[in-house]
Amino acid sequence: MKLTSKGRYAVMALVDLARFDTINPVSLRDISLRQGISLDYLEQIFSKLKRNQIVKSTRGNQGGYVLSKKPNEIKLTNILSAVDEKVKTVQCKKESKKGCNGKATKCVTHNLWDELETHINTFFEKKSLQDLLKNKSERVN
Amino acid sequence: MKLTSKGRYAVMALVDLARFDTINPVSLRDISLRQGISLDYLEQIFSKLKRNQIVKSTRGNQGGYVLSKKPNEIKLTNILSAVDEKVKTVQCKKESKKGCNGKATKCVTHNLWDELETHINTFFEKKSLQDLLKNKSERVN
DNA sequence: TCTAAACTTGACCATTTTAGTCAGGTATGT
DNA sequence: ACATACCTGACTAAAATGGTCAAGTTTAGA
Ligand code: FES
Ligand code: FES
Repeated sequence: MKLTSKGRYAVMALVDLARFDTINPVSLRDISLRQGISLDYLEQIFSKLKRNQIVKSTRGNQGGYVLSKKPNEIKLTNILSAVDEKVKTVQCKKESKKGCNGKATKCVTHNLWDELETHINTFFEKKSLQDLLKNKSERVN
Repeated sequence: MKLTSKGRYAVMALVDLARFDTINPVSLRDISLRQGISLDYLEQIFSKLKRNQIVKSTRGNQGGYVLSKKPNEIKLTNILSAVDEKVKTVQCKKESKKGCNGKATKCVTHNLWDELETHINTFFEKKSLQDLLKNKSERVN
């Protein structure tokens, strides 16, 4: 089980954005440089964030992105689901009448994974961008 | 973020094992049939479980596997880490002096992922095989 | 003793996912 | 007009996943 870079980058970029968008829109180029993320990749990610109304864009010279809500209104759930980083723990489709083994009964671990899914989602629903703004970049060690 | 089949299968197989190993060792063939998991793949998985002292094997005719501890002593953490299903949320190596961005400071999301890691591990440490034995296979719907 | 059941090991592989790159746009402030 | 920055889609190398296959070794029981 792991978290992919796409979700990680999305959160990093948004934290960066939240810190710098107070006056002007922030260009992806700046975020790319500050956070060390490929510009082209960032564009893909922001295209999704925009489709999900997490950011707004201004085109042209001096353009860039701005958060479309306040940091405390943007939950991690929103960010991660926007970039298709879904927490998928059960294997079966929940609506389906079949378990992940193709049989009519749920597999022996179904309930376990379902519980875990809830556990993780709860975490992501509680955390907002605001919470991440507090801890400024700390030294390693 | 997702959980891979290897970890899922490992848990399924061990639950099956725990239910049937009361008298004789259980053969992988039986588990394979009951749980619908490829026999060859199960062998790979059990080889790891054995290396990590979660199961013991008996060779030869009528041989098979047995749990090496009681179900309540086997935590999910043990199972998952045995099959290399690690919960890895931070990108950087924790011991390293560098953050995941190659700089000397931790990235802005480091603390977040670290918290999440703890959150998930806590879940896996609380759950034991014993807990899974309770819920017998339930009907879907 | 012979044999079949069962574990053991390691190599191999097809498919999918990931983490991007690249090449072309389009919009707009100055 | 032109530089800056967003926008879109196609493409791809590399890694991970989810296995299969082949060739054993070990041991119970007939
Ligand atoms: S995870 Fe739902 S039936 Fe196996
Ligand atoms: S996750 Fe540790 S520095 Fe980014």
